[in-house]
Amino acid sequence: MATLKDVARLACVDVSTASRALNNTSYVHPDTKARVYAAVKKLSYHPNLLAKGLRQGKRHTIGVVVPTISLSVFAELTQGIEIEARKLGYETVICNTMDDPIAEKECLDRLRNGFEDGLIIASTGENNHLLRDIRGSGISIVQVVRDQNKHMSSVVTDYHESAYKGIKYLVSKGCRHIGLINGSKKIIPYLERYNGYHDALAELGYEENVAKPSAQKNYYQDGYDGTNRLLDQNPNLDGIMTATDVQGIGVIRALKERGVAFPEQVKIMSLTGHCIGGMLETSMTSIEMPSFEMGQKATQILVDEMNADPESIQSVQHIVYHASLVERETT
Amino acid sequence: MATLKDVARLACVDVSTASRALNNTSYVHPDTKARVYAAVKKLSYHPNLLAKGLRQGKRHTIGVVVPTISLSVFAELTQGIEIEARKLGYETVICNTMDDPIAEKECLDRLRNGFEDGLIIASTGENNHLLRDIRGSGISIVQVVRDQNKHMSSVVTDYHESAYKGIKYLVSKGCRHIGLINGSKKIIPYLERYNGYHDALAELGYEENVAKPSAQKNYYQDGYDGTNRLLDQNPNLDGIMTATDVQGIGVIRALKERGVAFPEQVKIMSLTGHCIGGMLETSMTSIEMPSFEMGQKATQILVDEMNADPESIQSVQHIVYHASLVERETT
DNA sequence: CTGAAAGCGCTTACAG
DNA sequence: CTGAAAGCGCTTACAG
Repeated sequence: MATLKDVARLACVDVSTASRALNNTSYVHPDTKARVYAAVKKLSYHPNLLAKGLRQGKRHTIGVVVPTISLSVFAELTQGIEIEARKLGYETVICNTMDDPIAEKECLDRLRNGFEDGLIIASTGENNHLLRDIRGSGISIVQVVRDQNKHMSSVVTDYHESAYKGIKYLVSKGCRHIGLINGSKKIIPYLERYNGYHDALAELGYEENVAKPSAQKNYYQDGYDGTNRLLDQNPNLDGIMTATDVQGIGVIRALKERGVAFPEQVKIMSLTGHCIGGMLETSMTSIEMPSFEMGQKATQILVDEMNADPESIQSVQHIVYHASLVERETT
Repeated sequence: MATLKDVARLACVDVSTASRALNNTSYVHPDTKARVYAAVKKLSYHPNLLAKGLRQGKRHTIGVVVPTISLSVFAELTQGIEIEARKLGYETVICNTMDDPIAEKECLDRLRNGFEDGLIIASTGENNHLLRDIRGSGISIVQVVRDQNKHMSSVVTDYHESAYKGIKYLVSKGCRHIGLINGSKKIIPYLERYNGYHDALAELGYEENVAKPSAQKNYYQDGYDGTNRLLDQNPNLDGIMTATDVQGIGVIRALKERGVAFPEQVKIMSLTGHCIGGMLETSMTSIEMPSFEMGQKATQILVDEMNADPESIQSVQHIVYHASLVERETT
């Protein structure tokens, strides 16, 4: 690999001049510039981003910490981040935590030492202390999807509203006994979805039917098992609301196997949809959250924060998207 | 951020001694060591991986270049890579190319300059020259899913066999007019799937029904549009084989909308399945490829190559997995 | 307009 | 067993 030194030697200039020519950091005589460019081309020189990063105190990399990128809204989100980051000149380092706090801690330690300039995280909420530490050491952090910590910027959807509206919608379609398949209430979005569900039902005077969350971390199985449990408990169930669309896919499968007609006997809707809802054999009514866009937005906020004057007040931004109901065939 | 210098000062030793104490790179007196560790703890020192990387000429990072991580076999694959990489002490940098050669080139340039130690790529095959360049500059490369270039190691599945077996299977189920929904033949796996399809049909003396590949890069739409085109051309169609499972999902939807019963009138199978096939309302028969495992394997091979003596012959490994047929409800 | 020098934070021969 | 020095490849005040 050719270095800047090689380029400088070939162009008969000092490395500092070569550096200036390449970075347009101060005026360089056109002839000199031309010689430098020629040398770069001849040697097919590529600057060493590590050295650059070390010298400049930043490495143009952002770390992304998500539970999983497989079959979930986090895939689109991550893609939005990566594409926006590349546009802004950053690389994206990815970590999957599977929502395991230990794995999350590992990821965070590694990212911190790797000198990422910033972090985008959908956290478990169990490592808030570590996150605060990392932020204190000068690394910007933006939370996505989950705002587990009010002191850090976040890009989320209004989950309470989603669930509340979801119930109102299902009721308008005639449902009276609506089950909820959700996730761990330690994670804010699930908690808020439950609250929205609770508030809407309380207002209407209907009873709650909440599936006991399963221990495993498999959305599909959650939906499948949850449906069976809910129907065993309450055979009058006429609606099921799930937190994620893959849980909804599990519901569909369970209902089919039990011979329960949908949407005729039981209506189904999901509170976080991505594109898959519209592709199903029986397409699923969902409250869609703009995951790709949220990824882009989080990246922009992060980059802004990273470039902000460190002396200025650390301003924290909380962006809340409103998800939109997409009616399809399951309701 | 505390630096090694700060640690050394606090422990009253030279930075070189501090470095040796932390890296166990030569004997250090236990008392000294203890002082160094105490200082590390007190300052909550974290080594700067950038500086370390610059000095040692490697940065413990591998780059991953895939078309998309959303709704495809590449999500599981990438997850396999990331988890294995972390285990082996590497970070994972991700790039999505959307199978656009320009975007791919951008990613590769960036990864090269970023001094990644190695690359795992599912390439378009349009940047082979650049890849050779990168490899020449000392960065190890392993191809996954697609072996576009015989001179570089690869981890793939036997796609010809998959398609060939798929046809034999569909025929055993009574199909005589089998359509194929595939992708661009510039990409080896699609080409080989076509060849397997072709060879099996030729052997049996049946005619081919290949859907004209659509221009857009949307598996679902491919499957949906392809099905409509195939059925318009040949109303006798009684089987459809797709390259990917999301294409198969599009087929299901199109058949449902046309009122064609499956599997009764038309049987469906996909040649690359991941977990979603088993979760569908009508679960899909698929030839499953071990994507997660393939990601892990590719990472292991890459790390081996990176650690190999650079003087030794560059040995190239080609790993071929055999996909396994999983019978479900669409056949 | 360009060169010489210092330094980012670390590691590693070289002495002793 | 430990220190002093050089250097990884770059950038950036400081001169001139």
